[in-house]
Amino acid sequence: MLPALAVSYRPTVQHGPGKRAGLTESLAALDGVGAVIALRRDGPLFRPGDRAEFYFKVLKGAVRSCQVLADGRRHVGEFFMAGDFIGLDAVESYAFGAEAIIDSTLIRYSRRKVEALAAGQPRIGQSLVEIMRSHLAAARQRMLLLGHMTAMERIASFLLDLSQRCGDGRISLPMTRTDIGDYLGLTMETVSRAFSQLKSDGIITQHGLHEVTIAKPGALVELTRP
Amino acid sequence: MLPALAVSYRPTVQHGPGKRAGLTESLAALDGVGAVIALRRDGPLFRPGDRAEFYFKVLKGAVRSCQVLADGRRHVGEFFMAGDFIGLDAVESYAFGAEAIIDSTLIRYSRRKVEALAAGQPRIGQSLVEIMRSHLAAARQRMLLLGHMTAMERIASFLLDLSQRCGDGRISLPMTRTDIGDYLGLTMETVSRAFSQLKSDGIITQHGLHEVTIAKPGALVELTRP
DNA sequence: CGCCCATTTGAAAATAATCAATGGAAGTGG
DNA sequence: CCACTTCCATTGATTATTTTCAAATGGGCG
Repeated sequence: MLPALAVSYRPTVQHGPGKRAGLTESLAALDGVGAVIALRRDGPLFRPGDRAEFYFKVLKGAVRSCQVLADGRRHVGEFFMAGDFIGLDAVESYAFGAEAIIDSTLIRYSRRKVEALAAGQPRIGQSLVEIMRSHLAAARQRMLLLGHMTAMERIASFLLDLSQRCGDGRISLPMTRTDIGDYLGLTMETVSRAFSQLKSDGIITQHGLHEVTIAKPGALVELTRP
Repeated sequence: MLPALAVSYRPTVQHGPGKRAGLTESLAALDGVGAVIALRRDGPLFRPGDRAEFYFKVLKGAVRSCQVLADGRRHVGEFFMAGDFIGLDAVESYAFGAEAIIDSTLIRYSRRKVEALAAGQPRIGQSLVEIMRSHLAAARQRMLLLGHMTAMERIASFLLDLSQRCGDGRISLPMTRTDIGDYLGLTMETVSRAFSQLKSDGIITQHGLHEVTIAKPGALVELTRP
């Protein structure tokens, strides 16, 4: 964890989706109504348009949400890692699809049951609102990133974000370069080039393709801004 | 209004922030606790970091929310027009600033009072959640736009969005080209060029600088996708 | 009515995308 | 268990879109 750096880097958003403190506890009450499900790599959790009957929580593995445009351009909405909730903000049906990046296990909660519980326990409802607030704050941060940041600034922000979320010096990147590109509004090649430069500058080191460590956190923070 | 076109253009998001049906009614109960305030052009409604003690609703005029980066890059988070709510998703303090684009009047609601009311009337709380869901859906749509759309696609989407929100053939654009650019992740010049091309293609017509009408809605919808 | 600022338009520069080829990892099947 | 196959990542060269820089025009506000 890099709390000091984290603050200077993005003062208003501390957590990825579903990671607020106090939340996990009050939502732990839900675990009784959940069923564990397993997904293989690239296995779909749900498809766009499916009736939104469930909430999910990732136990192990990683999930991505995505939308595909008519011409094949793909937008990755979010990466969900262990502990993250999926589908809280769906209305009638899911507006996007979700699929496992690697073999994963999740808990599936019935929306109806959760809402029934929430009716009795206002704390649960408040927690949901709080999650949504944090999602909105994260969304705003990402709009800033997508609208106004250079390729390198985006990659640096992304790595710092992941490092905060997994709270570990060693960041796991189960997704492909294409996934990252579609998440950051860049091409796979641009992502790859940025990683190469970070490596050659000694700011990150790579251990295999899907794991990096941040060697110079300060330098990475510098890269997130001019 | 262009309901048919609207559906084909963005199936999952019908409304700008704060415009969901059923909402205005249940939140009308709030009007008792509101105070009317007036702002002059460029007058600040609140600044980033201010304690978030109030919600606001725009009665007349237009407001923009923005963040400014260290080097002066400015990001416009949202344009709020008559009927839109501001500040519902703030946590402790506002993460961004808000200022009037033109002379405007708003209602200011005490957050404490609203929350007290909500505690008694679950409907109000549900409405707030619903607004936040629609904000999130809009945010997702905008991330797609910022991450994966060309300049012309962004402008076309923006104009269609505004036309839906004001429900009128004649769209009012009180904001400057720079505002639009900072909202769409483009420069003022690129925005201006796109408008010029739309005019020369006969897709829009301009009446003064701050009002346009969409002459060929179908052509505009075509431009939002490849 | 005139000044000032936003807008428009043009030309040059830069960032990232696209096209293309090579290298390497992972997964499959014998 | 190894070889084969396929997909992913890397790197290079070129192209394109958008930004940047700069100048001129025009509207709107005092």
